[in-house]
Amino acid sequence: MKQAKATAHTRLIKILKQNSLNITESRKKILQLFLEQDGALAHGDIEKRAGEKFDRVTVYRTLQTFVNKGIVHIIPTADNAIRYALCKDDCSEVGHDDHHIHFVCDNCHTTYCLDDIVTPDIRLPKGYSGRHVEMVVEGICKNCK
Amino acid sequence: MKQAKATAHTRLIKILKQNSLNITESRKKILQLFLEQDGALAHGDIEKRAGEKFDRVTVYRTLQTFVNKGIVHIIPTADNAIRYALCKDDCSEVGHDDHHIHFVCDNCHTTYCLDDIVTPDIRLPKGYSGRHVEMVVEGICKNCK
DNA sequence: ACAAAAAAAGCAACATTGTTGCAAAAGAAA
DNA sequence: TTTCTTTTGCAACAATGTTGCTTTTTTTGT
Ligand SMILES: [Mn+2]
Ligand SMILES: [Mn+2]
Ligand SMILES: [Zn+2]
Ligand SMILES: [Zn+2]
Repeated sequence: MKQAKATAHTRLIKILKQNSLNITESRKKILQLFLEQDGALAHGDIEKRAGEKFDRVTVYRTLQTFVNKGIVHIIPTADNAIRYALCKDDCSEVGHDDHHIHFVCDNCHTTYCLDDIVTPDIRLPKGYSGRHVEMVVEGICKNCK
Repeated sequence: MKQAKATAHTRLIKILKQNSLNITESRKKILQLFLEQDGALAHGDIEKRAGEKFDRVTVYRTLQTFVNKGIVHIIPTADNAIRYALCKDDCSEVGHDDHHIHFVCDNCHTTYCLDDIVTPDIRLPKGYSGRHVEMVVEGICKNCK
């Protein structure tokens, strides 16, 4: 128990250090939320679950920092409620390199990173050049079927 | 000149009638914005371009009505600025049926419906079932290359 | 372990965006 | 034109996001 906790804590520190981020309470807490979470988190979720302890502004700034560092990525949705999820690909300060697709459940609204499913290549019309592809599938998830 | 204007006006009326919507000034004006526009419109754009004449709330409600009727569809983006574009597929009150992909220019931020490019089929993990696929490509558009 | 320097957090004030209820106005129907 | 129905505008509010500045925390160097 104490060992597991120590290990989890070490992991947080390691990730923050790797990204040249100072170790602070809010960064540890918010990063922990992502690590212990299966799906993605909306800003509101994070604010509710970490925000009792931290200022709203701190949550905004921490998420922004994490996105800039390539620790989390943004999942665009049609409901004006951006979700964030841990990056599992080769993302860094230089740029994101997430190529997986996302799944949003119509029923429970859980948002999943389907890390094993790669965004397909698209042939664009003449004159357009693509840099990044975002793909979100809506439907019923494994827990709601 | 007068003829062209009359024709455009007729077209507006026709679309609204087809969707069993009453003909009102705000619906005509906002629908017109979409018809004379190449790319998609963010809510803010519409508010700026129609909002001097109409209340903000009316713009929200009109867009909501258009989405419900299948006249326009929502394009999800990562910047908390939902864009709307005319539906060109078989959308109706019953449901949307848009299968094309979207393109957002990194430079000019114009959002295009690439109506001819169909969203690819995706093989989902066991237990997941897809209903709809959203695909947005980011890059440089034909006007900015 | 301590002091100095740097970075982050908290706070307050503000801006933008989105929602709701209700009265007034506009549109459709007769 | 009159009546009925729908839509709009308005006001008030809620939620979300941003900025400047002060205080606190964290790091660094001794
Ligand atoms: Mn993801
Ligand atoms: Mn489209
Ligand atoms: Zn589900
Ligand atoms: Zn462009």
